[in-house]
Amino acid sequence: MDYNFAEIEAKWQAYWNKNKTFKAENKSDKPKYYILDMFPYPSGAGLHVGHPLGYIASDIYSRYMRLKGYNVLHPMGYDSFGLPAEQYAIQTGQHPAITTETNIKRYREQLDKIGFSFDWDREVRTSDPSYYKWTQWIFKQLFNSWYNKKSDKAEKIETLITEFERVGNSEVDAVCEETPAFTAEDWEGYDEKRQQEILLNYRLAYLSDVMVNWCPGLGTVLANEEVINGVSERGGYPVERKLMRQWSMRITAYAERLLQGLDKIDWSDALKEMQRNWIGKSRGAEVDFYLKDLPPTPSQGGGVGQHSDTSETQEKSTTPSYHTSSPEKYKLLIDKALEMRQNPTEGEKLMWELLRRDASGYHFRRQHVIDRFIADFVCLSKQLIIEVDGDIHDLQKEEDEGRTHELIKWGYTVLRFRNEEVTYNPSDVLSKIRKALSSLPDVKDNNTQGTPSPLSSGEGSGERSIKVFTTRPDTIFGVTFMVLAPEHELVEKITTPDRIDEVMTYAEEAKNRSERERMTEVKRVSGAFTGAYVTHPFTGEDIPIWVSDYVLAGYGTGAIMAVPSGDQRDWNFANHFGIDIIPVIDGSDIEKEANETKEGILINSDFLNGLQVPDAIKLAIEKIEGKGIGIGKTNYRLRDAIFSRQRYWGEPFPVYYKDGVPYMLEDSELPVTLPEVDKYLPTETGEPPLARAENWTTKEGYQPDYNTMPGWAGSSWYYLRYMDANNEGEFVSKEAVDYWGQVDLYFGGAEHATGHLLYVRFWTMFFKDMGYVNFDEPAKKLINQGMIQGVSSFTYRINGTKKYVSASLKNEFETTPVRVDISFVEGDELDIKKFKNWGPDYKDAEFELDNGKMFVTHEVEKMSKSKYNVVNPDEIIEQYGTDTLRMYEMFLGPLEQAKPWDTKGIEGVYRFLRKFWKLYTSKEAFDVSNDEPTKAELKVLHKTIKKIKDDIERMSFNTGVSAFMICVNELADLNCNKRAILEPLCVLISPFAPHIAEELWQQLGYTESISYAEFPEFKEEYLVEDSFSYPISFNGKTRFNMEIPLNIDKAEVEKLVIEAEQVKKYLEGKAPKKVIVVPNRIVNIVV
RNA sequence: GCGGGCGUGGCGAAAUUGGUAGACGCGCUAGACUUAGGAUCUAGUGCCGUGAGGCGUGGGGGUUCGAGUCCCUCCGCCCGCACCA
Repeated sequence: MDYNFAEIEAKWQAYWNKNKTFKAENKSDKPKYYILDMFPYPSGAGLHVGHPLGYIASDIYSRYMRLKGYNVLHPMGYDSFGLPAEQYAIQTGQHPAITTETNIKRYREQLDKIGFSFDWDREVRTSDPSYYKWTQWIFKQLFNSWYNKKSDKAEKIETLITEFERVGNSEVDAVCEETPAFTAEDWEGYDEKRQQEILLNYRLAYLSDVMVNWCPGLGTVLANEEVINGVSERGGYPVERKLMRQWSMRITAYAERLLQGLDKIDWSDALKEMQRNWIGKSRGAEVDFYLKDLPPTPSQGGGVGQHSDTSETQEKSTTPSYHTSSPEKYKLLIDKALEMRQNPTEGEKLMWELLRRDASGYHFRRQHVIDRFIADFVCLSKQLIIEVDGDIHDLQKEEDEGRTHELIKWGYTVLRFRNEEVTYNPSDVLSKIRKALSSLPDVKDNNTQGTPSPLSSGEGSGERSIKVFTTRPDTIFGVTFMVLAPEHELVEKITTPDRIDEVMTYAEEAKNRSERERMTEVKRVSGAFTGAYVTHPFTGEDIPIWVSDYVLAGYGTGAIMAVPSGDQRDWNFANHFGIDIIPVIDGSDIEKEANETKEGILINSDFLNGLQVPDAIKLAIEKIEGKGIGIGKTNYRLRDAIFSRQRYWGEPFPVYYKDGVPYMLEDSELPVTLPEVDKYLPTETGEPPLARAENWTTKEGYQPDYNTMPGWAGSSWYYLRYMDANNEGEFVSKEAVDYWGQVDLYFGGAEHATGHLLYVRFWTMFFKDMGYVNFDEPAKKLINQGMIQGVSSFTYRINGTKKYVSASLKNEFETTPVRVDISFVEGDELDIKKFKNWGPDYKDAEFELDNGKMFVTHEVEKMSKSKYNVVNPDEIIEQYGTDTLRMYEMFLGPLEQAKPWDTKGIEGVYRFLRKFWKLYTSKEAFDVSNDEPTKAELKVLHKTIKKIKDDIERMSFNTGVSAFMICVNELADLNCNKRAILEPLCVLISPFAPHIAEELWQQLGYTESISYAEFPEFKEEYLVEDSFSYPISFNGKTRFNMEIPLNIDKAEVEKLVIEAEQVKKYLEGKAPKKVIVVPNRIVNIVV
């Protein structure tokens, strides 16, 4: 009886479909297991043999887990919003929904042919309104949330509003944009618009003006990970920097949790490392370097209470703000302030009593944080600061003066009393305070009007200092210059008039140079001197300030303290421009290069001298903090994720604008469906395609958002939707998500390491904070299947002619390689006829053959239509059947490894399956005997059971297939056709080759699908032997084998071996030095 | 440059804990059956050598009775990040 795979496979695929064999229920007596594949984007090209690799592996595992008695959830769907359908729409005018529908249909047909055990009743499509309704709903939840650093989780925006109404934002510790300080009274006084603008600074989904990767070629903004080497990932168009008002996701709020969470999940080290790098945590310090030779500030002259007549821009930059966007720093200060509040000095205690009891009607705060200082007592409405100094302040006189100076600059009045004054002369102190209060103007109104918008608040450090971030504060004595990024806002302000032309020209050039150019010019050293200096905080030396493009505006503060002896880039710069290099680590040879190691003892570094680097870092931070010029800080490379795309084929935002401020629609108004447009291109005025829709709006009378969401929106939560795919009332029900929980096993490509796999973790953590799920990682275990590559073929054309030469002769001519479709190639030989028929360009081709043959060369590349190296699974299935395809893909090599597709080897697997079939059949019919199996047959079976179980569990499917081959070879040798062997074997192979297994199972007399049979139990007893063939080795070299009983001890084995004839031959009469016996393994004789 | 991974026959690869290197498959060689074979079956197949034997897991060194596996060092390839202070 022949193995008719075509008939068998069609039969069982129809059966599974009709009987919904793989339908999963949301409750069961069995334990649950959730196996997920990354869902595909349904492209027009269909599946190639590389796509199903991961699906086959996950399907084997799913089927295995069903046999092991689990309730398995194994769904599939489509990530069906995306660029290609839209690009196609631009070219042809066909609606992306139609293209997508067609492609999905084709995908489904191809998937069905491979025989996957998906529960198709749970299919999701991100582009379906019933799905993206909930993507929009999730966006709303993010909009209506903020990140509270105190509770270290996201909270509803209402809790923030309550806090604002209670005390303003001074005590709020949030991850947010820089926002000027306001009190509860201020908040109450703000109008709706102002309040909404402030809230926008805190929301997890927020609108702001950001520098984006603008891709004119695609007409849209791209995320960082969609930009590869300065060009777009899709299409390879150039990308430029542009300031645009965009939605962003505050993923940075989760930076630390995303980092820490990696330790809890079983993902590959390579992938975790990629995420760690992407998050890019670095510890160090943020330090202020004060500018030298500042012109005197007007406010200093008059002493008390004068406000400078500075212009609006200056006002902006001199307004002190609470650095709530530097949460660590702020938190540290707040903690310190709290501690000080709890441990007041005598004087402070008395002063607080005075101020609290005083009937002047002014509200004072104690130990209040202002910018980077903690003021003892502050009256905000009068901007009056009262400081009480103990004796220690005599030692810090200089520092106190610097601090007072700065506070005055910001418009504060500082009154300073000594401890004794307060203790012995309280009434005198009080009257001084009253006098000051009455002479000061009320600044409340000034405050609300003076700062135009909370969005435009400047850096708190104003013009007086330049803030830098460094991971090596210990090297501060090696600082010989400072560098600003060309985009740094202070460049223009600080540059001296004689240099302004040069510097601004340089900065403009650097800014306009594309990302790509900047990248390819990595090695080029360039820069310009501003003519300005900062003063070194410890040595007091003048430090020149330069501008250079090797400092990035987007990281840290956009400015660095340059330590040429400790940083190679600084060293290059210093050498190029002839700047001093001071070694600060003992033993550094700074002649040739910088010493970037974090080892050694500090020299030339005042109080740090003699310390090891780690200790020096600690002490340096302490000193910097003590001086009030900086603070220990952790920086992350991770940026907030831009969430707007200027495209048509994506989720519309559930948003409308009132007075320029975004508002969310009601849940009942969702989904906002995509409107029809005449063309899928931007409008003439450069607005996104949605702006073309006639009279389209999300809310009557208001402007909608014309952007759509990025591709990762829908894919960041689809794993939850599968749990409850048809729920119309919720994105997922609590019961469903509590039942299925985390994905137990997730299969997908490593190319999503810093995209999808980061975002899905981010959203999951957010859902956890909101209480929607009770886990904070989406997937416990992740397997990255390797890519199956294509083997491209090339022929060679003689330049300037239509003549092609055999690859063996290509060096004899001036030739250009030409890709040829691999279907024209058999082995190394080109089929000339097929090649000529390829198209008009090749019709008249001439050939220079080598011995009558036209050879080609091969190259392993990504499998892609454009490289003419695609192998379609349909063709393979047509020829060999899908059970062969499935097993062959697994047999190709380790799952996680990239490997080229090579169709040659498939014959071996096909032969194996036919051999397998033959075990169960005779020439004419199905033929299985009910005789008792022999010991040898049972041994083969149980050896295989053990091996297959182990191999599946450690995802070693290639060795699993080989174990089946060995098993079948051995059973064939034994002429075994016993039911007792073949029945369990059939179950064993069913995850790999389900169709043939189902057919044989039925022939064996079963009426139920094999999918829910029981995985055979391994019994050790069948493998037990009473002797073992020991390899006998001399000095580690194996010479021969010796059958030795297993029930004797080591000494007896040794005796048996030494006395053996063959051993004597090798000993040549000498006595062995030592004999090592490893039971059940080896005997080694040392001669 | 930094981080991760890898390097084993003609090819894809095995060797799970330091214990017989090359399982299994492709390819190749010879043979059988045969009108024929690109079907099937049998035998062989790491390299050198007629043989005994020797050599062999990128190179060099080390630890060990014993190393593909552990350590040091160098070389090569792949992937990711890339002026991240």
